[in-house]
Order: sequence, then C-alpha cells, then structure tokens
Amino acid sequence: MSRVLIVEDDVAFRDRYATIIAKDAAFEVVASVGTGGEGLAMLSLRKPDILLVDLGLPDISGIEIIRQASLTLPNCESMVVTVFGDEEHVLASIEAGASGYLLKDASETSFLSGLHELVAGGSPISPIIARRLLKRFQAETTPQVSVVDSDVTLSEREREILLLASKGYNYPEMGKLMGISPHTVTSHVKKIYRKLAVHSRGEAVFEANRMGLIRTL
Amino acid sequence: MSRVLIVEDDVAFRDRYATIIAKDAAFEVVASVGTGGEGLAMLSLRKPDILLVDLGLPDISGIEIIRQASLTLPNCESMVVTVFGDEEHVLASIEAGASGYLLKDASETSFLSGLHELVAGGSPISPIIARRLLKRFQAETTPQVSVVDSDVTLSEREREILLLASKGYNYPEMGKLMGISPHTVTSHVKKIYRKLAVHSRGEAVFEANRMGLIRTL
DNA sequence: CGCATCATCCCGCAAACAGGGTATGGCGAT
DNA sequence: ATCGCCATACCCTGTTTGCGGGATGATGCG
Repeated sequence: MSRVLIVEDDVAFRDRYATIIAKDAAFEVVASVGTGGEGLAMLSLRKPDILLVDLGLPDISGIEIIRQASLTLPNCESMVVTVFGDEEHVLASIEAGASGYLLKDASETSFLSGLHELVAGGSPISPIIARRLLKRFQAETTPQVSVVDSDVTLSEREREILLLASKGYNYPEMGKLMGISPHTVTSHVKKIYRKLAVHSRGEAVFEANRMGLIRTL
Repeated sequence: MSRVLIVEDDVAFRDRYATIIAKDAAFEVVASVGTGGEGLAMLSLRKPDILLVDLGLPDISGIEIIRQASLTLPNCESMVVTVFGDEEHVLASIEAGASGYLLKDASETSFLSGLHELVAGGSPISPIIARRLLKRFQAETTPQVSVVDSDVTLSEREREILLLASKGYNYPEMGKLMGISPHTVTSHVKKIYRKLAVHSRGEAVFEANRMGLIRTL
C-alpha cells in the first residue's frame, strides 16, 4: 500500500483526488493539505511514498516541495498535477525531481493508472506535456550541427594558447609554460585572431568557446 | 480521417495493429508492410498522416524511416511501437523526429488512445520510456546547478561591460556605446576583476560564461 | 620537387590595459 | 542619518597587447 501526500490549494480538486485515491486499495492518503508550508511539514512528518502536488500554491512553489521530497525522501515519487503546461514549469518540475506530470483535466482512470505506473517505476506524462519534452530534446540534439557553423580549425598549438589565454596568462607566462619564446606566442595569437576574425583576447576566448573549441566542463 | 502506414516485420503484430485501427472510424490503414524498404516506398507513395513503425526491422532501422518521414512529410506524425525500451533507441527515435513511443505490450485501448493523442498534437509515451527521458533531462539540467558554485553577483552595468568585453570592444568603445566615460568603464572592470578574482579580460570572459553569467545563445 | 602549413623566432611602436589611488552623487537599508 | 553599494569620473604608472613588418626549419601533399 502506497502512502500518498496531497498538496493542492484548490479544495475541490484536493477532495476529488482524495476520493479517487480512496477507491483504490493500493493507495492511502496520509495527508491532504492546501499550502506549501503544510506540504513541507507533512513531507517530513508522514514520509509519503507518493507526493501529489500542484504547482500553483499560494505560499511557495510546488517545485520547492518536489525538490525537498527528492532530497529527503529517496523512495518518494513526485507527481505533478497542474494546469500549467508550459515548458518552463515542466522543465523546472523535472529538474526538481518530478517523476510524473499530469494535467488537471486528466480523467479519473488515467489519473489512477498514472499513480499505478508511478509506483511501478514508470513516468506517466500527459501527451501534451510529453510533446513539449520531445521538442526540447530535438532542439537540444539537432543544434549541435549548427554550432559547427564555420569551418575554422585551430592547430594544436593554437588551441593550447587559447586555453591559456582564457585562464588569464600573459604572453611571457604562456611562453614559459609552453617552453617557447613569448614572441612565438604572439605569432600564434596573431594567426588565431585572423582565423577567428577577432582582434582581442576577450573576443577570441568568447568566440572559441562559443564555437566549442574550448570545453569548459 | 487519418491515414496510417504500418511498418512492422512481425506479421502477427502487423495484423493486430491493422485490426485495432480498423475498428476506429477516425483511422484508415493505407498500407501495411513488413520491411523498411517497402516502408520508405509507401511513405512517398501513400503520404500517410501517421507512421506506425517498429524499430527492429530486417533491412534498415525504423529510425531511418522516421527520419525520412519527418523530412519529407511535415504533416506526418511518427509513432514508434517496439520492444526496445533502452535509452539509446528512445533517444535516437526522438532525435529522428518521433512524436510517440509505445511499448508493444500496450493494451488495445492505450494503443488507440495513443493514436488519438498523436493526431491531437500530443505525444503518447509509455511511462517506462518516459522515465528514461526524465532521467536524461535531470542528468542534463542538474550539472548546471553545480556550475553556479560561487555566490558572485555582478551588477547590471558590470554584466553589460563583460558582454561588450567578450565581443572585443575596448574601453573607449564601451564608454561610447554605454554613454559613459572610458574611465568609468575601467572602474567597473576593476570591480569585475575583484569579484571574479581574475586579472585579465580573457580570464574574466572565460570565468563569466563558465559561471553562466553570460549567455552565449 | 615545389607549395602549403605549422611552429619557431625577432623588432618596434602606439595603443590599450591592470592596478593603485580619490571623489562625487544617488539609493536603499539600518 | 549614517552606512554600504552602485555608478559615475578622473589621475598616474608601469606593463601588456595589437599589429605591422621579416625570417627560418620541419612537415606533409600532390
């Protein structure tokens, strides 16, 4: 039997959820509150297995409750039930650790089956929401091609210098570190400037890691 | 009425899909083939509204068919129906342009409702699959939090200047652009250096957009 | 064998820069 | 009303940089 905590400010919805859940022997509502503060309190007090949370709470955002839940209760799965279908809310919820995301217009059966899927290790997501996620994924994977816009290729030495430049070393220091003359460093830098079509260190560094020539991670 | 193309090598499944779809007046099976080659042919020949595709085809991967569909038929939604629930297949499908992803063990009703959601602009995704996607998202977004390591906050002016510096402007130019004296610019820059604990433009720019203070997009 | 590319080295100069001051006024918090 | 923070502005000094030249050897490619 999974213990459910409901956090929802709209009393009508809160009661509806409680009623639906009560019908299913697999679930038990251990608390049903209307504010984020109460939600956080119940989280540590009742330690639910499932957190059913609305995002538009009067005091704090439901996101925070989700975050708290995934931090303090590793076995607790968070399900968002909300009217917000926009990308920002969805992503924030997922980043906070939500495992399910249903819109409030979900039918009773899809609501219940969502809960069952949640405890089974799945992630019930309303198709409309899922579409947003897919768009995001496609947007993230495809632009890699567009990032490789220019066909600029730097030589090994040039990349090294650029990396050192990005860390604030001046020419003499670079020369010493690379075991070459500072004059040589300037020569390389000049070529870098020409290749990147820039005319200062700052711009070079900026362009370089915009073009993925320097990986900051 | 949505025109459906089925590409599935297992005859039993193929027939099952066709039978289920035939029951719904909203859909019409315009072709039902067992190989990727036939699938591609039917794609251009029948121009379906929905592509129902298995990933494990004998000749070419279903991924390729999805890619072809999203490239040539902008109004065609691709739905993957497969046994592969691993991350690689899922991500590849989505990257190729799939809008739905159901596992083969889906019930008849969830199969049909999935199709309906697809034409309604949603993305039906089996909860197990969705969980995979969420994991991916969390893995991708969380590192950004760790990047915000230091509690350095730059003032509005300081950010502006840093942005201009990253584009290669020198102090006089910045001053002109911002309508302030070049001396003032240096003052701001000095404060920036102190805050970021750097001592050159290059390093400042590097640190700034490593810390997410500058958005490169 | 040329030709291109890379890495290396050198000179010199005007401009920009780093870093140290000092000082004004506004604005919000205490 | 006093304090801190920000933005503004200026001065000074020594160093670094940007950019214009010119030059050499090594390597790789057609």
